Amino acid sequence: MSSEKRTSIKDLAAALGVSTSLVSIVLNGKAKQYRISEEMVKRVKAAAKEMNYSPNLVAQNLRGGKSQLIGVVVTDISNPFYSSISRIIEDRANELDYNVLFSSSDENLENTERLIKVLVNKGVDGLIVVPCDGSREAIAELIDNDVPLVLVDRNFPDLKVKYSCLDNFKATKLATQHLVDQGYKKISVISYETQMNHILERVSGYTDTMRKARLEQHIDVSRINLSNPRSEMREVMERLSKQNTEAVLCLTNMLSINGIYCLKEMKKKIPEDIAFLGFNRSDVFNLLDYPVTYIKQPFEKIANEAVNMVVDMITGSTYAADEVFVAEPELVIQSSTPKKYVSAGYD
Amino acid sequence: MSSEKRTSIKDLAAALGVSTSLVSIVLNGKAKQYRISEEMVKRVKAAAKEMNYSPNLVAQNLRGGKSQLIGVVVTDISNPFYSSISRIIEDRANELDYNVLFSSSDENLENTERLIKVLVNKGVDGLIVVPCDGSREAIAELIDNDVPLVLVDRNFPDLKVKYSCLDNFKATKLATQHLVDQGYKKISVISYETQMNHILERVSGYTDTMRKARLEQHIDVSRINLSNPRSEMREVMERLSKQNTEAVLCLTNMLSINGIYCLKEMKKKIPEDIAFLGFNRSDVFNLLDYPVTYIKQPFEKIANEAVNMVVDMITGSTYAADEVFVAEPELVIQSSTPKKYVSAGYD
DNA sequence: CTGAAAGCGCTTACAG
DNA sequence: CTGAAAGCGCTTACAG
Repeated sequence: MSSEKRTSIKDLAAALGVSTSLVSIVLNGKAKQYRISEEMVKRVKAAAKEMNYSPNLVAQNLRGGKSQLIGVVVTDISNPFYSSISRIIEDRANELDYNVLFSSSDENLENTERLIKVLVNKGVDGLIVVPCDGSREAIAELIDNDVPLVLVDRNFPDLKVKYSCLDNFKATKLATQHLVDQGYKKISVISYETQMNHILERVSGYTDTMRKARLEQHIDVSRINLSNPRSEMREVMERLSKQNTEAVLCLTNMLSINGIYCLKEMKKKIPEDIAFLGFNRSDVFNLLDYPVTYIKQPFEKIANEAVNMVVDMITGSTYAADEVFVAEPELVIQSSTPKKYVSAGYD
Repeated sequence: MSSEKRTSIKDLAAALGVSTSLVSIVLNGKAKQYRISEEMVKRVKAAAKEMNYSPNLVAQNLRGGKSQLIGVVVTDISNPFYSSISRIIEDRANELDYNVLFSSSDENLENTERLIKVLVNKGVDGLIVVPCDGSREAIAELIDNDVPLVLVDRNFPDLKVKYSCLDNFKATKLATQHLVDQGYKKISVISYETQMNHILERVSGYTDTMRKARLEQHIDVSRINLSNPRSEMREVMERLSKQNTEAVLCLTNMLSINGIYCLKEMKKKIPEDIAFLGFNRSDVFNLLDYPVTYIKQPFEKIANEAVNMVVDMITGSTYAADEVFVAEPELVIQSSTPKKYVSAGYD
């Protein structure tokens, strides 16, 4: 780290003319337990301060088998939703005396597997993972190996694993019901290609609500391939426009932003031409001429609980309220989903 | 990490009936150098694969004195600019076989000092830091201790330290000149309270250009306190409005977004009521009715070079092109800064 | 009250 | 070609 090497416990012991054990014991606050004299404690601490000693965590880790490191795999740290989550994870982990190793999988299986492997080899004490499509086996293996693990944002319902997620079904149920209540019938959803449960549940929340509203004939879900979101989004929006969709619900923040981009390109006005409902807060939603109605998830709570859970698994503490955390969605109603004027007698 | 402990090099050696040294040598690809038999190499590798061996990096680190970890201190990982930077740092570090420990200082000195200390104790091989106001001493100490260090986004010109930053003077010079060329005279700047060089240089780029354009009488710099940006921004905007400012230049992305929020609240139209020039790309800029002209910084290059530099310092490699990197700004001209109509004969 | 010794998992001179 | 030994910095039984 520096040219003159850091002072070690050995250096302190030598300087004081005592054994390294003594120094270690004192510095770990176990002086009383070992009945070390007050004076000795003072001398050791003074020397430590004077020689600017700080413990080598790598050695402590090797010895203790703990690294005080939590590995985090999100899909993309530069995605606002995940960077917000990451910030909360960082803060909560710091509070509990952990540091965080972040990495981005780009929603890709191989990356996810590689990153998990690296993090485990790095000696992280536990893992917080946003699992991607196809990562079920990788996650199952971690569980088999008893690696402390918490899934965030998504989970595998058939795996016995801790997770901290939104109530996704309820989220889109709220959103769809709001659109129905506002008088919209032709309500379409824009999703992306994935088998992950969070999206499947969001889709269910929509279809279920549509059926209950006797609007099953208008159920319409488009699935975008993430490799080329903008152009696929454009195609979808063109189609929705042709079929006179009245309201569109986007299932992620990224899809929402892309959707707004395309509508702007197409010179379609929100909400005159089409009502719009987005996912997760964004400055964009609030700064448009028609502030966008969106589903808000309490990501602070989700992230906090994820850290609590993983630390509980590592240390046996009980910071988390429960084995799993399912957060309540909230609908922030703004101007992009106004009451629809329905002319009497016509559809 | 797991209930049945991980297989170590010792387990492999025992299973194969050879020494641990042999196993270590083979696994590190030094078989040729030590002239180990082909067959032995195969046996060792097969066993390693079969027993699912992966090296304990903590032990390797202790032994080698390297952690393959780079510590990063940004002001806030959830700020889009820094999360973008962080993502590039992550990717480049991974390419060079490093992992990254991110942390957020919130522009606060004590946090910065604490985080740096923790990261150094964690045994990071090097540091990439966005320094905050007042952190000069902390940075100087790192340099004194020969900690491999690169500053990003800002630097201390009087310190002999590597850095990777934007050409801030040029950035605001470009921006101000553009506004002048478009016919604006009453051009105000919104900055925030700091002594950091990047902001001072941005201010200089503005004042310098104003002077050269003989507009010194219109030089006007407002400095917002970050503890309460929204309400202070509102006050500033009210004042600019009263004094009939024609164009406003915001010196960071956060200030730009806040500025747009306030103008919207005040029902002031861009660019009819006031022309607007922002800093760093944002979806918000592109999705407004009048897409916003902004200063674009090549953050990919800045982040890449920062990693190259710090790895060079750690390993003596030569990935970086130079000792310091000063990136070229680019002005993305959109609709928020149109040519101003100047009636002949009048000011 | 305090020290000598072992050991965490690894790598690297040093022998043979 | 291969093994025994030392040591990275630390902590913790074990002696005394």
